[in-house]
Amino acid sequence: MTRQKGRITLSDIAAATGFTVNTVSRALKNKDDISRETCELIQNKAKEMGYVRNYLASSLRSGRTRTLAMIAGSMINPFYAILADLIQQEAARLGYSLFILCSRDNPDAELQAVEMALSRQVDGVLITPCSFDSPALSTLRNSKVPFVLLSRYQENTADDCVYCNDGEGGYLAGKYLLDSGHRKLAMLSYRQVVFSSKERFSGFRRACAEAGIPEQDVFYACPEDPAAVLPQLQAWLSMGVTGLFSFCDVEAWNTITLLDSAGIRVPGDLTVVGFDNILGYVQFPKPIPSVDCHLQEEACAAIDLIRKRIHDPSLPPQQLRLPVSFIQR
Amino acid sequence: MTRQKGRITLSDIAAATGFTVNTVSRALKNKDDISRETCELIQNKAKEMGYVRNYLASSLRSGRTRTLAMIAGSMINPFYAILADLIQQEAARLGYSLFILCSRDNPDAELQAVEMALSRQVDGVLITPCSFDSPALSTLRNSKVPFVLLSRYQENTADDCVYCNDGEGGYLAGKYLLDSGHRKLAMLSYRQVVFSSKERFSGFRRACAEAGIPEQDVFYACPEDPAAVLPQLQAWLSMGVTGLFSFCDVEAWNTITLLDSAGIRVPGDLTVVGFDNILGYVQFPKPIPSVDCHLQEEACAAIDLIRKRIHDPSLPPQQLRLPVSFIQR
DNA sequence: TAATTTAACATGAACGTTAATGGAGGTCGA
DNA sequence: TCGACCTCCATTAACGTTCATGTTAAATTA
Repeated sequence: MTRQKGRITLSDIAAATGFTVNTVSRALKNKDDISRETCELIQNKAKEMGYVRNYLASSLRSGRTRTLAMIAGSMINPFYAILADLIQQEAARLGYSLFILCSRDNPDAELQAVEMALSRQVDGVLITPCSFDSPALSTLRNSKVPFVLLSRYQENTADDCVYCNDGEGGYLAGKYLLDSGHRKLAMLSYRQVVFSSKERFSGFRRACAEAGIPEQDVFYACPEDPAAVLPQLQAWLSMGVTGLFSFCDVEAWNTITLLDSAGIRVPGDLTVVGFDNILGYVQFPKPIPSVDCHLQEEACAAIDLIRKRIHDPSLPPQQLRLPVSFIQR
Repeated sequence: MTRQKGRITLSDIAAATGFTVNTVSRALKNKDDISRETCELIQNKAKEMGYVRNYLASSLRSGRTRTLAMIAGSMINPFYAILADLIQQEAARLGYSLFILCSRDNPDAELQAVEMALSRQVDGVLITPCSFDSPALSTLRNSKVPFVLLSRYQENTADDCVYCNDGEGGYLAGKYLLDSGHRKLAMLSYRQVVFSSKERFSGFRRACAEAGIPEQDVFYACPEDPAAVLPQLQAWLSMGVTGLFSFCDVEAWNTITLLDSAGIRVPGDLTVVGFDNILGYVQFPKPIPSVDCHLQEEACAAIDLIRKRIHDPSLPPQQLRLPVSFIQR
């Protein structure tokens, strides 16, 4: 445990150039109040000596760490992985570092993640909470550290959030299936992501209603037990369902795997539409049409919002609903 | 930009309990030299007041940040996403925070990532370098900050690394195809990941040789141009190749997509074997056999190694080759 | 009983940076 | 010619911890 490894500090540069530590600091930050030539001299010397700023000291003094945390379910879910990647890129572009933490949908782990983020003095947190009454969220609220909900939305709260237009997405998915001639449709959602799921189905049903499909020909299921999925699908098929709207692409994959194993062909026997369009990022042997929720835009919007919130805590709560589009495949 | 948001500090607890800051610090760290009752009193008070340690100050003084950085290609590649997830979990379990940075296989971005990590005073870096002569690596070496190469291996260097037994993996893949009756085989690698690719093919060829397959019936290609892949596959097929070893699962997906679009069935017309076995983590509608490189073990080994290196810089270079196994599907 | 140890805490400084303020010298206008 | 102003840099203190070292009183030992 060699302390500090003899790293170059401001005072080393100060000694080498004859200026004070403060002047060196200001020169390296390109502040005014420093003459052009002094500034260049110091910057050159710093580069020559291989100086790298110690962010710990800098942040301790300035009170800003230029660090964010993203807390999501798991990177193993491609949706979060892609989002994390995009957020990390955008953060880095703006000079922010990012802690990526996974809760694995476990409230305890989520709370731990929040506490970790807080002890690291992050400037802000981007979180996809397990649930809206998770202890992590209340800890976050109490901490007064700015945070933004990612892809999650709850009515009647003062939390900032960035999410996509789920209703419109469901509508587009429904419209696509209807335009393709399907007349008995169903939506399947594995996990109960209450609001998103509801909204997507409500848009889906609206499309069906507009097309004159009777309500009893539009199905919805959200089975608790994964083992109940295949029987449900088979039941729908036997009732004449030909178009399926999957809550998200990842679940669509699972569903297609299931169907495949049961000898049901996609899209031959059943047309499957997804959501998120992560197929735009990850290759997939069986491309399916999907609602594109523009993750790149969501990432940028989230970073933009958290920065605004950091700079102005008095900003009124922002609930950013981003547009979606439909990708035919 | 409200400074410090009135967070509780050691001195607040000191004032509340009547002890000094130092005593509070020691009590919260469960050090000896503090009486049992004082320790409890202080810890209770701290919890009551909602104290969270300021890691910036702590690290600045102690010289250890308990922070690591992982620098990989991109989270969009499920292989890295899974590895990152596992590493993050293991790091968190041991009280370490993790910066996850993506180079997108761009040397400039990689260098930036390294510089970011260094300026954040990370205790160690886990990196999958773009190449072995990337500026990022030399910066890292000069910095004297411990680092471990992840899934990358180079002969004749003093760098620590953790990687899987590529040769054995290739051998197992070959053996599987041979045992399944295939007699003309090929290996396909999209990107030129020099060492791994070579090793895997060398093991692959060894299996073929042992089975008495003539050398001219074992093919290898690593096309620069993605557009050249399908023609290559078709050429092989026309030459009677029936078994394909893909450099990794992700590439196998791409390959299968290509084959599918060309009307070539897997495994009907061509049996495809992958590597990494990320299908153990991510669902996939068309399961393929794969070499399991035990990512969980690799993650733990990497964290273990970097910790050892941090605590003992004089440790001789460690090159950890982990065993692989084969998953039939 | 005096010397020595020990338990339990206090004191002061330091980590490397930045904010706030101060001050010397020069310029400029009236 | 005198103050006003500006340019450029220095001085001082602070961020919240932890390290190294003191200090005091009680306990132990010779």
